[in-house]
Amino acid sequence: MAGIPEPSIERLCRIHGLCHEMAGCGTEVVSSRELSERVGVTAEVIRKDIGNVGDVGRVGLGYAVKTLGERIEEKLGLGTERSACVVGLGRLGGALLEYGHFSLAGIRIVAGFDSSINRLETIRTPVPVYPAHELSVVVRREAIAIGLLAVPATAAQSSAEALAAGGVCGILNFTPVVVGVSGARVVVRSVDIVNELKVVVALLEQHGRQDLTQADERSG
Amino acid sequence: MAGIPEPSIERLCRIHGLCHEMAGCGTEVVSSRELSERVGVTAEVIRKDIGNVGDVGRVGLGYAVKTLGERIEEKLGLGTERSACVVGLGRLGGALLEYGHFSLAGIRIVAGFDSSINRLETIRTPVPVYPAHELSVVVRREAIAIGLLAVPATAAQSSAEALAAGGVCGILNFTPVVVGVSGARVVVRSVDIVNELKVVVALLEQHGRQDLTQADERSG
DNA sequence: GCGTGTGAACTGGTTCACAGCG
DNA sequence: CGCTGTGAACCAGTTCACACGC
Repeated sequence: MAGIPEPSIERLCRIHGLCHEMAGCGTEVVSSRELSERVGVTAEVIRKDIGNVGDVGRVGLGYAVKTLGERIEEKLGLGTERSACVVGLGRLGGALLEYGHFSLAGIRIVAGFDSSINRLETIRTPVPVYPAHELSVVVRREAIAIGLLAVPATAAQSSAEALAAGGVCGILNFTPVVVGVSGARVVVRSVDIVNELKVVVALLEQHGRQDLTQADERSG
Repeated sequence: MAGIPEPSIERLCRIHGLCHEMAGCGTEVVSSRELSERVGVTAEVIRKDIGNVGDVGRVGLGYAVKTLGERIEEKLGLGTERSACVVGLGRLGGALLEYGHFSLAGIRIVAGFDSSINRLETIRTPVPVYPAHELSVVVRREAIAIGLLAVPATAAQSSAEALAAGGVCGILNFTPVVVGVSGARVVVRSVDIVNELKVVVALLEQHGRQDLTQADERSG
């Protein structure tokens, strides 16, 4: 009953964001068809997804945006505010540190870490930054729940372990390395930007080869 | 024969990266088992994936790292150098502009765009930057193949269309909006960082509920 | 015997078809 | 008659089991 499939969770998170946006625009009701267009899947999938978080829909009318958003928030735990930190303050890490949109996920960045003292001194940010060797201690002290890993590949595994040692329960891994935290129960999810770019190129090649004769027409 | 499933393409791109790294370390041969550990899937999947790009393996010995890398590169089109641009030079876009790792995907960032003249003047980067209204023109002139979309959500769709009008064949979309380029044959792939963070939180909640009694032990 | 290659069974997520309410 | 809810059919991708070559 509590086992929502992962693809469904991904879409529900998107729907959650759309609800937030729609509520801001004053929209009160939304249909599965409209959601389907904005998420990029079929309406049936949307209905199944929403079914996973409990009955919200009014048959014949659609979904109450506010209720739907709250229901997803509650079921997926997106309501409770959590603290997070950024490990590795290079180009990407620095950007993440002040990204500003994480509050939409209920996340507040409360600390940054880097192994270079030089970088810690030159960086200009309102977020407190610490040397890498204090990672575990600060994570535990500040009750940080989630770590954003943006270190070089060589430091990925050790940083992940330090995060786990500090007691984080989730890691969003921006390194190209598959990090494994043996023992501790930590959710790890990876975003490999370079790889995504490669995939775009590969799909290009792929589609270019077979779609030269036949385009996939999909009018919405 | 040319239709490699997308999950397989994603993994092949990762394997491609690993080959590059291993070659740098002097490793000449690798087994499907070792690759499986570093990609995070089973060995059978790895073998199927590699099978998709043609016969490379020496039975009983493993795969020649160099040959494997080249074969993937060739089949997936990762060898040919391509130009790309970054649209939107906020925190994230600015970081992408100088990320430095895109060469691993055969990509060179040759231009940046932003609608704010102020930002264009204050940004310090060796990459040439242009006002947003010149997007299509510059993209065509510089033969830019891929666009990295890092604009605010409100500008996502119009920017994507401008990219398509300029003739890009691929878009890596960092906005939370599903952008559709009707008509043109453009590959769009999305990386929604805020959503990924939400998913981590949701999986946390999910796992926390059901795994409190039973951990998933998976020793490697 | 270890490691690749591959056809057959399986799984779970999506698509289809339709029942039911406003 | 439009829209949600849902059980049945479908299908892609993974897992399993095993044949073959070093």
